[in-house]
Amino acid sequence: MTHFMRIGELASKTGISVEALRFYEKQGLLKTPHRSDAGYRLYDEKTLKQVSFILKAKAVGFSLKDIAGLLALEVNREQETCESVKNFAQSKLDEINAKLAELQRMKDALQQITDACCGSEKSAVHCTILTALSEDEGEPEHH
Amino acid sequence: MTHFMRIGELASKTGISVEALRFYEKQGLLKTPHRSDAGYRLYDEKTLKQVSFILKAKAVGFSLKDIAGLLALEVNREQETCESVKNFAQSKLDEINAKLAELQRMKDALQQITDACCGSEKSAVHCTILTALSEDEGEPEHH
DNA sequence: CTTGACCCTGAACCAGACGTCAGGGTTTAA
DNA sequence: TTAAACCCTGACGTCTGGTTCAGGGTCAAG
Repeated sequence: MTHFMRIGELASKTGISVEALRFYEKQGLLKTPHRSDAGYRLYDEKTLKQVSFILKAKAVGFSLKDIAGLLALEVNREQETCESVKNFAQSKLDEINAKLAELQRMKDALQQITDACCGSEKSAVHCTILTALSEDEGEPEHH
Repeated sequence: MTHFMRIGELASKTGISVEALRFYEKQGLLKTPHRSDAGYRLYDEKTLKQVSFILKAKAVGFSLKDIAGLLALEVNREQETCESVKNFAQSKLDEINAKLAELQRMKDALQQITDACCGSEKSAVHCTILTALSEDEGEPEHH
């Protein structure tokens, strides 16, 4: 028993604006939904998950175009080979891994200098964080 | 012995455009550099590291405004307390950790469905990747 | 002493990712 | 049956992060 909702409900359930949803549709991220007699968009539960996928992908730095690429695979399933789909997914995976590595490096660097900072209420003239940032952007091993 | 370089050299060494460098300066990401008699910008080695910090921060999803915030701490060092600097850094660290976790979830999900895909040269009608994306956006545990 | 590579400023322009507004139907609760 | 709350389309506005352009100096080599 599938429950259909209008765009406002989808918007409030996903925490995204109605305008953004219509925009995603225009960009090909959401396929054109069913319409009520009055012309209102009607969405099913699946769309909820698709939207949350889009949001997650966005949150980790993929562009709408990237996401459209991933989702587009679904559309022309019959034209695609399993191989090409897998290759595409793998290249996205490579991108994710690159971002992960970069983030991890930043984290380590920022963590190190944060740990080394005294955190006192005194003036930050000699603050190790600032020193590290301005001199070494995050690898405070010497001097 | 500090070697001063002009904007073109800084650009080629950092792999960023001259225009972008001037733009960063306008946005307060790079402090106004020394000028030659002719009015040319002159940068020292430290700037090289600052730029690479900016690039790394950008690469992991921080906006120019975020980065300006971090770098701005450097400017009014004497007005800032070590405590506030550390707090700011910690909140950035929290953001990084959140991104890291989200990326890791995406990676795991994508990795799982990619591993499960046969990768054959046949039509992708029954491709597990596409099925997973359209139904469950990446967690293929049931049915 | 001029040509080519480099630098300057300011303004205009651009893509991505939406938000807003005008003008107009629809649904529903009172 | 009417007001509030919702929905539609299409056009235009906005912020970010730059790039391009116009008009013009500077400097080293030939």
